Amino acid sequence: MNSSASGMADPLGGEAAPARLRNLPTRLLALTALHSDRLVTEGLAGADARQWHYAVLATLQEFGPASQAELSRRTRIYRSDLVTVINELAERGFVERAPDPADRRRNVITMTGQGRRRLHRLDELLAAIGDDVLAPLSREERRQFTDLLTRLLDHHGRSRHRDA
Amino acid sequence: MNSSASGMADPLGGEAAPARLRNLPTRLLALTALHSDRLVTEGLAGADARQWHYAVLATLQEFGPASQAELSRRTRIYRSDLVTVINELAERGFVERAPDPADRRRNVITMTGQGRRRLHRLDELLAAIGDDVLAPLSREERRQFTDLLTRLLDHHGRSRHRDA
DNA sequence: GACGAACGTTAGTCGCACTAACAATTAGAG
DNA sequence: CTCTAATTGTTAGTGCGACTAACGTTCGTC
Repeated sequence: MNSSASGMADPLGGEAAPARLRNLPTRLLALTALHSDRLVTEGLAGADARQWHYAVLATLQEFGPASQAELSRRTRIYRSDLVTVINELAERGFVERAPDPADRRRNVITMTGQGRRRLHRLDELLAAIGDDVLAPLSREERRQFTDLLTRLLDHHGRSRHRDA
Repeated sequence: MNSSASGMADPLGGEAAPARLRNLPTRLLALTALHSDRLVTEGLAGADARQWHYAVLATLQEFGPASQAELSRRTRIYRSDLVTVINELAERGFVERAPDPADRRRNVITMTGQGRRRLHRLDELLAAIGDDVLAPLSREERRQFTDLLTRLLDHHGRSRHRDA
């Protein structure tokens, strides 16, 4: 009864995939990211957190108080979604949302002391999860891996392809 | 009018992300995969196809006619979703779905000649897209990259963590 | 003082991974 | 040989993340 789930393909007892799929880099990338995301999401959920929380807290830590628009640009979280994230963080006392007196369109988001402690906690959690994800790789290979990813991201970050 | 979209963070003009995020491997992985997925999805959509179509056709090519359950195991597509995929492929004449006389619970899915031609076409398309995604990497680096991904996948594919 | 842009917000779309439940059929245990 | 458990295909539905549309408010500018 290990694989007793109903409508699904047992991810464990899966039969071999065809070579075309095993060698398709975009597929490898997607599957690996899916797995990694799952670990991260589960790990953070156990601490009542989400990736977005970490992204926002980390940004506040490094750049200081900021408007939601600026946070959106730095974290690449959509402004519409950011509203919810800030709500959640504010509910838990990790940030404060106040109107900006200098520009009354904006809110100033400020990290609290509790928020700073929270960030440290999430730092540790994410480091542990990252270790788990990259477990089979040596230190040098991990460096290679993140380096390759960074270069791919940098390249595609610059050149936008939507011309229509 | 580059950044004229309404509710969103302009992914182009984004300001610098904090170091914590830039160095977080799980985040790099997620963002890279997101970008790759987008390119793949758009590219295939232009040919009225989806990743799943390719996965199913490739599996049929390598292992011959199969039941939907077997296809599900090999492609890791959920059986429930596979129904739709087979519908789409059958509509377009790339596969045929027939009841299995030997086991009347099953359907036998068989690839047609059109399906084979389709597979070749998608092979080319995906190769081109993969080239695009991996553009900034040298041949040797691409090999490294897929090798690292494969090892990560293999590792996590074996040890399942859901015991409950 | 009018107009366009930026900001925060609400609501909603779309696709994907995944679950639940079910009828039909088959296999296995007693 | 029968009865139960498991497998197969299918429908429906959940949850979440990325993304769009639209709106009222405020700011800069001319």
